[in-house]
Amino acid sequence: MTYALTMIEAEIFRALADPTRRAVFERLAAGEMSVSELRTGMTVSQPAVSQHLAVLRGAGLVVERRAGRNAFYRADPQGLAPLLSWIERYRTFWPERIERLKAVLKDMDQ
Amino acid sequence: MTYALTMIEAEIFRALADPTRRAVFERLAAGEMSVSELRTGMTVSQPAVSQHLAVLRGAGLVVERRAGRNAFYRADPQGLAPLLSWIERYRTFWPERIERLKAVLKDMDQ
DNA sequence: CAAATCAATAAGTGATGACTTATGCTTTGA
DNA sequence: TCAAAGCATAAGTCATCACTTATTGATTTG
Repeated sequence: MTYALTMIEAEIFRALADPTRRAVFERLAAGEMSVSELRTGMTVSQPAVSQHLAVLRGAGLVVERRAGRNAFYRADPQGLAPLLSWIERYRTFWPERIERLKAVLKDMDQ
Repeated sequence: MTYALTMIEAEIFRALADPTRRAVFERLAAGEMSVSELRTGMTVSQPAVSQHLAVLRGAGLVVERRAGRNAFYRADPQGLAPLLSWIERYRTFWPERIERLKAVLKDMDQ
């Protein structure tokens, strides 16, 4: 269970480690796009794009929608949740003044 | 300037992509440790540890303190700030959690 | 039906990265 | 002062990864 979470984390970190893949994710965050649309404006080949999409999909960062011979992809920002959780683990080590601010903000939200 | 930030982002993502390096960071988040202390409980060689530390240091994720022949390292959680900023770009898809963190980040930037 | 389009997969290649052992440099302590 | 400890760097090796071209499968269109 903890292991499974760690594995997802690992896939996310690995997926986002590549600059080209981050660029793909960022473009797909702006809106759904077909693979060929995504390819325009990129210097890499179509198979390279497909390969990047497969990695992002495996990490849960993008979702696919098929329509005829087209494949539309969009970013799934909720896929970033495990990454956020990972970062939040270290909030406890952040300076105390930030912790205090956090509490204040949390209070304000309610 | 935006470019510089992007480069730091890239280094952080790359640094955290490796599971061993994440483990090192996590251990150093628990408290300062010398390189040899860090090495105990790890399967890799001492040079490997030093190399990982150099990468983490380059990404701004750990800081070094030298004392005699010892080198003590500790995690710098503020080094994660650019990573949070990156995630924060997708906040429109994350109604509430990120909004709080955004304020925290703003404070950390000072 | 045939040709073209869209996308994934196959297979191979070069670059990058994580490791190793060997070595050097600095500091400590007997 | 000399040996050992602590750590970094050098250099080389092997695995992984991002890319390429070639091909295939599936769908649309002429």
